[in-house]
Amino acid sequence: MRRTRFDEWPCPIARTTDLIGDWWTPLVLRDAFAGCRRFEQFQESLGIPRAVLAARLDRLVDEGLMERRRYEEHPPRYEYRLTAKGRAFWDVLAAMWRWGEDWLWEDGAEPPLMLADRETGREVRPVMVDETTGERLDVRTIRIRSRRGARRAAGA
Amino acid sequence: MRRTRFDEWPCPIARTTDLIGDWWTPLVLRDAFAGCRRFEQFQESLGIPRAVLAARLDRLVDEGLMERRRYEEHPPRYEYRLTAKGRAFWDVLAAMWRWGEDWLWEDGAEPPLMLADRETGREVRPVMVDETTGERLDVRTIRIRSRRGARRAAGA
DNA sequence: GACACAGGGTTCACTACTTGAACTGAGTCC
DNA sequence: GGACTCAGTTCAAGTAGTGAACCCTGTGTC
Repeated sequence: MRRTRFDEWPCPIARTTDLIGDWWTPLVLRDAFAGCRRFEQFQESLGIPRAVLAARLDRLVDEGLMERRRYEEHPPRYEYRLTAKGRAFWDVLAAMWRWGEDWLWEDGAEPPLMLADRETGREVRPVMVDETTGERLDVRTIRIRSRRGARRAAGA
Repeated sequence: MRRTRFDEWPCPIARTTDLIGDWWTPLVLRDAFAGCRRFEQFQESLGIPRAVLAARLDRLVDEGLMERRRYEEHPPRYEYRLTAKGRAFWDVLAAMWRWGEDWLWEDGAEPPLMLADRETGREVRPVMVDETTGERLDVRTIRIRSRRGARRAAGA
């Protein structure tokens, strides 16, 4: 009776959910973006149980979002760094950031943290657009459909 | 020894994680976007245990992402619909979709599903940009910082 | 009125996952 | 030799997820 797995489902959202549905995982990734690399750094920053942190890092390495490398020979010390796949995940965290910021401080308060440009210091506010048109996504105009249907519709 | 809660943490990612870190929740929302409204529809579409579905819908209603309304008096029947807060969550799912599509079918295969414009049928490919500049987000140029620090830096 | 059926759940026994604290082990510093 | 650091592992207790069965209200049908 294992927890239902989504990682073989045909839907990209399902597969992604399988990964970040593990409790703590998005926060481990957030800390990695913020510069954490060593086991102890993640552990102290988050207050996460050590066994859970070890399991999460292992999975992120297995899935190819992070890599574990030795950065010191004597004594042997390891660090965890984001790979290209892991860095690409930033868009998901940015979307979570923006939605949380907009909707989870409802009594007129503002979150104490913000995203800012590293150089100019100006606030960054992420939004989702369509890559080809550059226009903001509008749920009402989008639907999920099968690619085969799409090919058929295009006459292929 | 309850699961650690993130819903009061100062970081928007942490608060959002608290919500979608519940197993199944992003898939319930996906189905809601795809048009599901009734308990039975969600249950059949996902194959989710009924008790878990009831708990997830309750929470989504509590948090204000969905509302439960009676759509028929005799017999009494209820449906769950997305609120504005819930619809705004689409950007997070779109980010998950895009990342999953790009990185979770690694052996050259394509996911069998796609996002498409409801009318033209053209594929939609979501990307994150900065609202003011319109440029794609680049992790390396962004950092997380405190708003108070920002005010101080701006001389306010 | 008796029976079957549908929607929308609840209850229950069984596991898998989280938690917090303690422990391990390699290697350095003094 | 003793204290200390990093990077984990082990373990008991408790919480959450799973699958199946059950419940209740109300319809429709004989």
